[in-house]
Amino acid sequence: MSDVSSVFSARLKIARLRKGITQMQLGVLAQIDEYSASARINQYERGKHLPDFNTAERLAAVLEVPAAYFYTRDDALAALLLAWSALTPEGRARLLVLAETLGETPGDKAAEG
Amino acid sequence: MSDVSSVFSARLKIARLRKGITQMQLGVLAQIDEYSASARINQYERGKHLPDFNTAERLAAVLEVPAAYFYTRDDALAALLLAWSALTPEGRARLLVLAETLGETPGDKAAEG
DNA sequence: CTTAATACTAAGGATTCTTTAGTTCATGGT
DNA sequence: ACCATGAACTAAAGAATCCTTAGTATTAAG
Repeated sequence: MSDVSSVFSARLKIARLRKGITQMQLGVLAQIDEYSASARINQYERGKHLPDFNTAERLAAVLEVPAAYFYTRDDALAALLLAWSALTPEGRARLLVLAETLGETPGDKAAEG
Repeated sequence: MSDVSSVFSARLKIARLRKGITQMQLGVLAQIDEYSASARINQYERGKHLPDFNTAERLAAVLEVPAAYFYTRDDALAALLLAWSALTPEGRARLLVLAETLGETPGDKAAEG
């Protein structure tokens, strides 16, 4: 994971397996031509190639993760992105407020709670 | 912003201007050769080309945003990523717990607070 | 052992990016 | 107004990367 394109490949594989579909199924659902879907998804998961951003967004939509998840090296941030994608619009709004609140007066115990 | 590579370009420009540096300065700080730094950053900001992920990560480091920020179409999620990058490790840990808590029992008022 | 499904790969044509060598735009000085 | 400077921007060709094709492993079931 410390190397280059393995961030994308590792996240993609985790998300696909979580969804329980094959490489080919993922590719076809993401509107890749059926004759190249398998090869392309495999190349992405093996870190041989990276897709363009349009394709990444379609893969993300199929796998129900934010596209940004594929570009996140930090595991904690990746977990946050997965949590985000599971939230309702209301939950997202609340989380955003919380995030910005946590950032203010970072060490001021008196202002907390 | 609805179009293809304008997600990356718009986020990059916003982050650079927030930092108050020129296109050339950004490129040089991100270890791009000084003779091509200006042209490349301009091409990224105009949506003419996209950098590889290594370059994107160096740009993100200079601009103090998560690399994932450049790949986020949703403005609310982009704001969350900026807030995340401003948090301490402790703040990040707390936010992640909150995000996962918000996801459980989404509509159960009795279990809240 | 055969078959079928899935995963995986090499290689070349197709596409995209980087470099180079500039031009354009904006601002300030004289 | 004119010029100089810094910053933004661009075209084009060489360099790099990806997509398609065709096919080979691998695995599991019968």
